[in-house]
Amino acid sequence: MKTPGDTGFAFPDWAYKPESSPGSRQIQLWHFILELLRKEEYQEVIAWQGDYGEFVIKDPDEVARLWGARKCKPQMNYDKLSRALRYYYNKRILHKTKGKRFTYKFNFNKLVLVNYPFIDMGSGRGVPQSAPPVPTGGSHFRFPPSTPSDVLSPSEDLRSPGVFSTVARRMARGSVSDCSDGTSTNSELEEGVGVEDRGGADRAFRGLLHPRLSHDSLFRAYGGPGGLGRPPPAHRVHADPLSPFPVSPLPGPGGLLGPTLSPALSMTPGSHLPYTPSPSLSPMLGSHFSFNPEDMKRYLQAHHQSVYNYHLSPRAFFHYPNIVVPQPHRPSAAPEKPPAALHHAPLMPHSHSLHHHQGDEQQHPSPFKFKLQPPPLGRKQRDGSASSTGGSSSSMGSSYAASGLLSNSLSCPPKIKVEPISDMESEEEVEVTDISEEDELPDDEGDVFASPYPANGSAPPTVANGALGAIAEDDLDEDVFKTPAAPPMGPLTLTLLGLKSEPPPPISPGGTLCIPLKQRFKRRWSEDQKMEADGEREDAEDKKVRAEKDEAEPAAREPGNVDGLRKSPCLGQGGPPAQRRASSELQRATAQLSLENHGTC
DNA sequence: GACGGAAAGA
DNA sequence: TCTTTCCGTC
Repeated sequence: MKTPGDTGFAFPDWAYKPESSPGSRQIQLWHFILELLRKEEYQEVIAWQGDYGEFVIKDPDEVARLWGARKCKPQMNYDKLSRALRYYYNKRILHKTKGKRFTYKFNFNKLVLVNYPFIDMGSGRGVPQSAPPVPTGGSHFRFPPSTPSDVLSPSEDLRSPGVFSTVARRMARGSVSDCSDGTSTNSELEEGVGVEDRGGADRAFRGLLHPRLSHDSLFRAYGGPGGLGRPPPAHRVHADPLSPFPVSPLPGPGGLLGPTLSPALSMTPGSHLPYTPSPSLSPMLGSHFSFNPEDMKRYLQAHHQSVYNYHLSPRAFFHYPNIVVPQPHRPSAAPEKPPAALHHAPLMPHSHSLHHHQGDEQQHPSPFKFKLQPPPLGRKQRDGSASSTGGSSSSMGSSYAASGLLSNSLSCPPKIKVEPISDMESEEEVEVTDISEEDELPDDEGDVFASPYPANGSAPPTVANGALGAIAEDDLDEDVFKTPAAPPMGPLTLTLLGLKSEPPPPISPGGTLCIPLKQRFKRRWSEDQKMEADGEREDAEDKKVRAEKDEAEPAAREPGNVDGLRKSPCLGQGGPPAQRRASSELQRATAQLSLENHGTC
């Protein structure tokens, strides 16, 4: 795989800036968490786990200690730290992964989209080098050249996360203790950086690229919740358990986006599969908000895809209607993608995790198996609280300064008002149900693995309602999205957001237009199954007959005769199995398209 | 362990 | 505004 420096970026600068959180002048806990997460040396303390921003605090005491050191709060402990983390629940920055101790999950959609809403992803030219000014007057927002070779001024280079070689080392630094003396100290983090420096870029980019990416681990297709449920770690051959992004928006099997997706995500499509680096801290030492526009664009595009699969805030897109979801890359557009990969290429970002226990599902072009993981229900919404046992809590040990990437930034990141989320509109209330095969999707933690057509409590599971339900989670403005939507497949996903109009939904095969989605899917599935079964059976029979025939008339078999005809591309359905199969495939594809274009009843 | 209210500090 | 601290509850 490529080295971190080849592509990708750290988590957006703003993620590390105190300014990113109005009112805060100090590093915020989630910043700190991200900071630790990107440090390889803290793998044993805290690490990405599961998918899409999920991380586990392996050593609560230590994390608390580090946090306490960072904040000069010697009395800090996990109990207090966790309280702080819990405050993020309402802010949707974080949510708890139920059933897993010390496991939380970042809602990067909230963190990213809300901060990059102004990007015109529809622009073929990418993000303008000079980004629109952000609401916050004093912020210095700009898009640096796409590549290091584009030359950044020395000062810029120091600030730009887009320059990897520099960033790799730099990002690991920037630890300024918030302690009263205001001095920068060599914290453990700082020390860790040194190690990273010595260890090379790969290590230094632990945060940029998932640490485990260094050993061929892969992220599940970012936008591909593509049904990428959460594979057990043991199956995560390619899915980086550390990655907050379950699936990669990268090209590759089913890949939809370009190689480098994001400044926030280091995308390093490997020779084998696409990678989705974990979002991590960018070497934000200054106040500049810089990143590669192309990367950002791709990232957001990918993120857009995730709307269907995760708690994204579609509202953000409505604020910026120009956002356009890219068409799946063609071979020519994605040279890095092995032609073979296209074969499976679903329109949605696809999982690379071929060994995933849900591999079959992932390979299936069907977009119906997405995992939607609504944040944990608030206490009020919860029927009951799940209690767990064990765990630890402790008081701080010795205090020492921990490093921090965030320091004195002057700029403010673009901000979009995050409207209060009522109990009812909350993504938490969106119970997403996998209408396809729930039983196939283990839910080891209460997360919901679902298709993009959740059984919205307030609406029947029609394509529109279902899809909307899926994206209605989070702080979505429901009204805006109450438009007919097509299944989240590639370009059609835009429909869900109402960003792109689609022609009237064609009548699906079998006239199932107004049949509940679930039913239609089942019907289609049955048809497909039947079709395949018939095809195989006929094929087998055909072979058998042929064999018998060959035995009986060995001399009659002349080149160009039977086989010649068999290979004829002009044969219709009545042709040989190969043709029938092709026809079947064609029909299936047609059905697929039909479904895709289905808005609603 | 996890949650969240409350009060207080920065 | 964001914790920090404390605490009762599940």
